[in-house]
This record gives sequence, structure tokens and C-alpha cells, in this order.
Amino acid sequence: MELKTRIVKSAELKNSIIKRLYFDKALSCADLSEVLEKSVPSVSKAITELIEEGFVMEQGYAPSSGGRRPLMYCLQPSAMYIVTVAMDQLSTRIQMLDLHNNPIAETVMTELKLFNNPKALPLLIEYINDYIDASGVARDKIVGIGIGMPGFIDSAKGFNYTYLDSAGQSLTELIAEKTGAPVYIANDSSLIAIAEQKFGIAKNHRDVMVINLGWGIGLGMIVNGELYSGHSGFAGEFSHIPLFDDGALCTCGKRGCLEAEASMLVVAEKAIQGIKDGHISSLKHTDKDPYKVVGNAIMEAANNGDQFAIELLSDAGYKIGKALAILIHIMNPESIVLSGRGAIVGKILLAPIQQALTKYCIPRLVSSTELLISALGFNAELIGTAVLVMENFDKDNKNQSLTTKQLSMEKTSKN
Amino acid sequence: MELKTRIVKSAELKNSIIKRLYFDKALSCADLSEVLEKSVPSVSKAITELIEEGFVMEQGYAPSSGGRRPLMYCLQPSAMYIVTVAMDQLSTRIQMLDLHNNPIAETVMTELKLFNNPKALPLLIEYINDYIDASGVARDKIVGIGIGMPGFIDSAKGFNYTYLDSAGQSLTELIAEKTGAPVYIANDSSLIAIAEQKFGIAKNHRDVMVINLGWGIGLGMIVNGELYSGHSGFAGEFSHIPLFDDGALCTCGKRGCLEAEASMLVVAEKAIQGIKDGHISSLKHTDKDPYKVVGNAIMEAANNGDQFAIELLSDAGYKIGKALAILIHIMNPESIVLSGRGAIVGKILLAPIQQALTKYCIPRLVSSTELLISALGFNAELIGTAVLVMENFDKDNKNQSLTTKQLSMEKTSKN
DNA sequence: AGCACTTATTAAAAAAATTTAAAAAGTATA
DNA sequence: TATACTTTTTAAATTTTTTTAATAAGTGCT
Repeated sequence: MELKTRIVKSAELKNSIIKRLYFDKALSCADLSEVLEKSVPSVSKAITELIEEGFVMEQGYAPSSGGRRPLMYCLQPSAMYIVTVAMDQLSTRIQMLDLHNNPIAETVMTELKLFNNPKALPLLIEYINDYIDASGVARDKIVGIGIGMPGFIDSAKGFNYTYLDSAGQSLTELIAEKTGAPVYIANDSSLIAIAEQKFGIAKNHRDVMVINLGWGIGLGMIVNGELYSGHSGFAGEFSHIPLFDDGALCTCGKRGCLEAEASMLVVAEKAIQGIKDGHISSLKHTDKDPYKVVGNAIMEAANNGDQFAIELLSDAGYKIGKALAILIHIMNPESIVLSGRGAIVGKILLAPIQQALTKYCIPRLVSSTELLISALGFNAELIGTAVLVMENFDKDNKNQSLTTKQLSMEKTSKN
Repeated sequence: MELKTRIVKSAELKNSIIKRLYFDKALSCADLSEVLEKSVPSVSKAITELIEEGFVMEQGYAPSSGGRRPLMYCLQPSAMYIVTVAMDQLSTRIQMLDLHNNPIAETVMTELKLFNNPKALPLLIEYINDYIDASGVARDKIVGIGIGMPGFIDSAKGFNYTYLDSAGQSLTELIAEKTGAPVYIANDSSLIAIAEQKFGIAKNHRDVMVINLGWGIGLGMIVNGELYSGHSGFAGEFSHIPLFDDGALCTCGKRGCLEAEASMLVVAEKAIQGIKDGHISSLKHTDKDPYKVVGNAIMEAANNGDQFAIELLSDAGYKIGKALAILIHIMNPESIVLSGRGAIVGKILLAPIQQALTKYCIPRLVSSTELLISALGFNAELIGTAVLVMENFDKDNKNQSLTTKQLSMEKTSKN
């Protein structure tokens, strides 16, 4: 017992060094000392140990800033791996990343319907286990499994109230038990948000709103530098705010929701109707095409200059802009990021959004918020999932390869 | 130099003990140890010193929870004082509180027009200095001066972009220089929010939205347990979100703002018009009455059962409810508090607000947010201002009565 | 090229904080 | 009423962390 707490204490610093290096890629001893508010000798000692344990490696010297050049340290990429899972209503992607966020194998994409599918959860667990087995990575080398999923999610308790019914048991606990690695879940839009804030276009912004433009319209919020999920994890229900009097009927049962007026699904619907009504367009449509195919076609056509497609997207953009005006008034963020699938037509949406902001916002507020377009694209959710895992790295005590060994030695020598 | 950091370190713990005791009134050594995450001996030693220095006193024993009764400590109320200033467009209140939040003298209220008044700032400084002088309290016994004011405020930098022009200099620095005590400023609605969360009906709630119902409609936000002010301090501009298509013209120049439809000022206007049009009501009105008198009369009449007044307030309440629906969707708060002057008709507003929420909110979201009515009333802003000062207590190094003495001794003995 | 000035790393000394153990003060129960 | 069990407080020993000082490595100017 005596040694336990001591080791845990010292492991605390080591874990926060690992976490820091994951986010900042390469730091000197002095940098780490400053950012972690620990003395240089403490950090230096911890780093030496981390190198011995194989978690950290030297990366070379950084340019001098007027004195001795600092020796930079980075993570040993193959020291541990992160399993990232990104789900949507129809399909699930699984990937494994090393500590430099590089994929170590092909992303596997599988059909997995969430709606009304009692088999979804056991299948998900099976797919994850198969993927890990196929990768050949040992379970104790897995930092954690991060899963992004749609639905009303309580990250802290590990529940999804919309999909993947787990009969009252915590999803995270259940999956962790069956896979042998710690599990973290979060809403897909939240994950895109932390991806943009840690490794994307809004890097290090303290207050960011990330719009997940997809078949629905999601919102991930970074507030005071950290993810905000609300009292019960439902914050960011942006797409169902009452925005238009007597608007279109929404799937949620109400009228005038943003989603029912401006989501890609609605744009696709309008396109199909428009073509039927004889609109001139490069778009071709057979009634059998699912909305998603149409949606992708519209975005592509718009980027190629198709006037009808641009018109449809502009209309949606203006409505999104009105909603963003509300968001800006309430949150006064440093930046708003257009992310998700829709980000590829971000440039087209920019003008009508800006137009709506000018109309509906107090000038001082618009000018203090930057409107950005994601560059992370389709990868955002996977990266966000990895961030989710690493964010929790120093909370749950992970780096125990050494700790546990020493502990058991201690115990045997005492008994 | 050598000793300096050491003393500052030990003072850090003492300061956080003082801060903690300010908020929690009375705690045992064990409580403090747990909440501050410091060992019992460290805390015990710090408390002994704080008692010697006159900051802390014993308060007696708390009931046992199955073992030795804990000795409770509280702040020596007269050890230090907080100056609180609450401003609105027309008048300014000044008060001094001891460390138990008890006023040590009458609140002084002075006429002080903010709009278009270049003399406002020097007058404010004069009033504060006069008040402190009259109180007989020495400057070095003043923890700080907290000032709540309307306008677009950047608390961190100390600017008010709407009133009290300080020619590019930081307001807080300027006033601090002229008064000889640290100064903190914040938006009035923000202060009401922290008052409600620390000492009011939303005590210890992590995520709270506080609606400041007054002549305008303000919003103070507590997010992840702390005040959220946005990237440039403008968060919570609730009253100018675009809510109604083609609504009434607002002072901000736009149409359809909540403030232009549901503030007490608008209710008063409607009442005057309604009486002219022959509505039956206990309200009597002469054209000379300013809106504020009418507004107060309406609230009183409504509380006495006047049907016309209730109708007017209900109408406003429904519109506020629609705006709150938006807020709930975005923030998913633990509670929403109706505070400010309008809180006295809170019960009347409750029904129409709830009605609007039911119509415009996703059911799961409404049911996870509590709607509360403030009990702090007119005092909320003054209390919030005191909280603002004490919130910063451990950041800026205050408790130096001992520190500075030891430092100078050290210096002389070394030189 | 040499000198003054920065910056980074390492090692030894000093200080601070925590753990451990023990005593004190109560409660609940047989 | 004595005994077992809790909880708080105090004191001593140990660990951890930070200072301090010394060394190493570079920059930039004269």
C-alpha cells in the first residue's frame, strides 16, 4: 500500500506529459515544465523514465531562440494505439491510430443500421473485436476505444438514449468489458468539434461552435476551452430550435425547425422536386436514387458551377445563417466552423450565411466572430474520437506498464 | 528573492482557504482538505496561521457524523471588506460588505446618468472614494471593488464599450489607480447570474441560465460551473436574437428582437395604449408618468389579480418562453432562473413560459431543465459584485499582510 | 575571434507536502 | 457500561518537489 500512492503520483505527471505530447507533437523539457507547472527537474526525471519505458523519444534540436538549443521530445508512435469508431445511422467506420494520429491499417467500413436494430450493439462489439484481432495489436497496448455515434448521448454516464439500447447498463462499461479496453463515447458533432479545436482549423480557439453539416445539422460546442455537453449531455440541439413560423414539418414533430428547412436531405428533396418541375440543371435524377446520392450529386454539381444546385444551397445557407445569428448572440464565439460532409460546399454557403448574419446580427457581434471552413473533412470524426480517448488519458490511470509491475513486486516482498 | 516564491506558495493555500470559506461559510479542517485537495496537516497549519493573522476564527463544533465532532472554521467578518457597486443607466448604488456578506453601512444610491455623459466616470470614482472615506475603512482592508454595469463589457481587459468611455485605457486599471484597491467589472446580468449560482436559488448548479428581467432582458450564463462571457465578453445578448418575423422595431435597429416584444418597457407601452383604448383595469395612468412607474404599477396590479395586467404579462411571458426554448435547445442547462426586477411577477410568467416551452421544445429537453424564480431580488447584483471580487481572490495575490512583512524582513537581513 | 548575454540540462541542497501513525473525542450497540 | 467502530486532530517520518547552483551549448555584437 505505501508505494501505491507514490507511484500513482509520479505516474500522474508522466501521464500528463504523454497527453501533452500527443496534442502538441513535440516539446522541450522547458516547455513541458512551463505548461504543466512543474519544475524542470521533475519533468526531466519523468521524461528520462518515459524514454526508458519506451513511451517517449528524442526528436532532435529545435532552433535556438538566443541560447542553447532545446532538445525536443515526442511520443514513440508505436508505444500505444487508439481505436477510433465513427458511426452514422447506416454505416460504421473503424480505424486504429498510433500516437502520432497516423492510421496503422486501412479503415474498415461496415454496414450497420442503428434504427430499430436490436443486433446493432452486439454486432458493433464483434466488429471492434475483429478489427483489433486483425490488427495484431495486443489489448494492453490499446489506450482506449473512442466511439462517435448519433443520438442523445450522455458521455459521462456512457448512455445513448436514442440508439444501441443496452437495457439500462452503461454502454461504455458494457463494451469495455467485452473488448478489454477503456471505452469513451460521444455525440458525432461533439467529436467533430474537438477535432477542429485540437487538430483542425480552429486549433487552440477557446470558444468555438462547430456546425456538422450532414443529413442533419449538428452543433458541437467548445466553451471556455473545453467541450460543453450541457447538464444532461444534450446541449447543441441546434437543428430543432424554433426558427420559422409555420415552417415545414420536422421529423421531431414540430414545425419550423432548422433541420426541416436547410439540411442536405431537404436540399435533395427540393432538387428532386425542382427537376420534376422542369428546372434546368446538370443534375440527372432517377426516382430510385436514394436521397444521399442526390445530396452528394448536388454538392458536386454546385462546386462545378451548376446554377440550380447553387441556388438550392444558397437558400439553405441563408437559413443556416439566420440560425447562426442566434448562436452568435448567445455564445459570442471566437469562430464558427463549417464542418462535416457539407464542408465541401463551404465556400458556396459562405456568402448567403454572411448575408444572413449581416441582417440578423448586431454588427459588433458579427465582426468578433470568424467564419471558417473545415479542412479535416471526412476524417474529422475519427480524429475527434482519438482526441476523446486521449483527453481522458490523465484522468483514468493508464500508463501502468511499469506501475503495476512495481506494485506486484512490492506486494510479494511484503507478504 | 529566494524566499519570495516560497511565501507566495504558502499564501496560495491560505488564499484559497479564505475564498472557500467565503463561499461555504463554515468548514472543518477535513472538509477543506478534501475540497482543496491538500493534506490535512497542510490545511491545519495554514488555518492556525490564518487565525493568528486574524482572517479566520473558530465557530464551534458541528454535529458528529459518527465520530469526533469537527471544529468548524469561518472567516473573521471584519478582517476585510468588499466594496460593491451596482449601476444602471440612471443611478448607481454603492455598498460595503464584510466577509459574511453583511452590509456594514447603508447602501448609498446616487443619480448618475451613463448615456452621453462624459462626467460619469470621474463622478463614479468620486462617489466610490467618498463612500470608502465615509466608511472609515482603511484601503488596505479592502479586498476589492466590484462594479456591475450595463453595456458591452470585456471583463478580462476591463473595458466597457458602451458607457464610461475611458479613452482607450482599461477601466479597471484606471479606477484601481484612483481608488487604491483592485477593481473588477462585469455586466449586470452576469453578476446576477453568479449571485444566483453562489448564494441564490441555483446554488451550486453547474449549468445555469439566469434571465435578468428588467427594462431590457438580459442573460447571464454559468457554464461548466463558471461564468461564461464569450470570446470578447459579449455572450448572452439574448434580447436581440431574431425571434419574430416582421416584429416590432427595436432600439438596436433590427426587427423582431425579443426585447422589442417582451421587455417591461414594452409591456408598459402596451398598457398605456390599452388604457387609452378603454381596457378595464385597476391601472390608472397619467401621460406624465415615466414608463418605469407604469411598469412597476403593472407588476403590482398583476400580483393583485388585475386581469388586464396579467394578460399583458402573460403575452410577454409566452414570447420569453419561445426564446427560452431556443436557449434550452442550445445549452441544455440544469436550470433557468427568472431574476431581476421582473422576478416579483415570476409566478405569473411561469405558466405562459411553460406553455411556450411545451410547444417549442423537444420533450426530453424541457423535462431536464428546471424553471426557477429568484429569491434574491434587488440585492442580486450587489451580491454578484461581491462574488466577482472574491472569485478573483486567489488569482491576484491578496492576503499579504504577513507576506509583505516577512519579505521586507528577509531583505534587510540579507543586505 | 572573443565577450556578454540567453537558454537548456544536470546534480546537489533545501523546503514543502504527504503519508503514516497515534491520540483524542464521539457514536452506536451488545 | 464497556467495546467496537468512526471521525477529527496532532505529531513524526518520509517522500516529493522545488530552489539553487553549476555546467553545457549557442547567439550576436564589437
